[in-house]
Amino acid sequence: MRYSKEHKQATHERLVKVASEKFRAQGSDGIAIADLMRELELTHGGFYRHFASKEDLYTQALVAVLTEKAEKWRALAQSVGKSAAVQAIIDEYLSSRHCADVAGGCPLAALSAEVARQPLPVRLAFEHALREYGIQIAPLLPGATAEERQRNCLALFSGMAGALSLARAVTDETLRATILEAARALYTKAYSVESS
Amino acid sequence: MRYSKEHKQATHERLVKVASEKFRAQGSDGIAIADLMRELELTHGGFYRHFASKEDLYTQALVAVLTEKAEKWRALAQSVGKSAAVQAIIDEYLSSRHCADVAGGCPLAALSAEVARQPLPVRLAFEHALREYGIQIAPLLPGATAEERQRNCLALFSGMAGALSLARAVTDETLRATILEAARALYTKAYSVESS
DNA sequence: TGTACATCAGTGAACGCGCGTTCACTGATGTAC
DNA sequence: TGTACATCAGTGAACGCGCGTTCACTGATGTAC
Repeated sequence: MRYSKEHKQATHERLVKVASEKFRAQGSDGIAIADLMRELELTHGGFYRHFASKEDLYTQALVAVLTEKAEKWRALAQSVGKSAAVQAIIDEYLSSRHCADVAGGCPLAALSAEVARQPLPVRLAFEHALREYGIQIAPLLPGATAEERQRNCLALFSGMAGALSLARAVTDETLRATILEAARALYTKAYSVESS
Repeated sequence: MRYSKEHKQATHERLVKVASEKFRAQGSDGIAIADLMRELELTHGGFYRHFASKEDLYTQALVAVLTEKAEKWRALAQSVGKSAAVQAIIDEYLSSRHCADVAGGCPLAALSAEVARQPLPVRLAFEHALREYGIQIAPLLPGATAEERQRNCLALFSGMAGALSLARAVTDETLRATILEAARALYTKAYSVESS
């Protein structure tokens, strides 16, 4: 073989990583395969040595970034300690830095609405990754039972994602900041203050 | 003229209405102009007698539906009375009926994420309509000052929109219902119970 | 009132472009002998 | 160790399709005279 197995896997992973950024920034129709390949200094024909279709790439990118984000929140929680974890997550999620970083940000904020329009295999993969995400993160949240923590996780993250989406849609910096701040106040009161 | 002024205006309004449904259901790239015109039993060529471009239609559809939805919430609030308004809005917004009705539902849940990727004129029109929406709805919400009611409005609607988006993305009915219910509990506690 | 002309919503063929996907080919390296 | 062959990631031209937009045309009705 011209390239080692490691080489192929490395290319595959780079593709998934760059694609996950492009998809978050531009949506599933917003990026062309040829452009994506060019970004890695490859040509478009080789794409199909790695993925069965664009949909396949989209699925893998979506799952990969959800997994990565769950890890990130766990690491953050660990670094600040259990009692400060929720507040740290809220502050980071609803920060203007996260708001400005669509490509590197939460896929729920960028892609939930369009995932609902994707073919079933994509949605099933998303759903599975979302459950894993919840399993990782719910334990960091307040709640007397596992079910309650799961519900809190769903309400908190879906809500923060909605706030981030809306903040990104507007152009006025003041309004954007107001949206983020209002959401921070709401979720802090609901999940951080009460739990401490 | 072959058609009266009223005829043209009626066609225009039908186009905006149907387009607003298609855009919410499929996104801005999900519907072709020829298909849209066919739905009104017209041919695609006539489109440009009504709109400068597809982007123009998208903008008008987005603004129209935000205006319509603000009216709808005001009417609902009036019908149930001020003290029950917030709860009625939350229950209706996070109902499984609304969740299932993407085409007829809230544009914030369906389109916020993609509006962030639209050209500036679209975003500015959206932003203007969003402010009007807030002006209509904020007075129905709890809060000591107008600024506080505006912040509550932004946090509540962005959060509910996020919950609806996520609920629509998943395929499992139980998980979908859990997301909606968790969000209902959160926003009820935050905005309805406390204010009464 | 009647006639000639202007208007313009709507028609449908055509254009141009982007893009997902296919396919014959390349050539460096691994493997069999 | 050396040689012939197989493998397969990557190349780049080509295909086919969908779609936004343009444009010459139609024909019913409004308007000028």
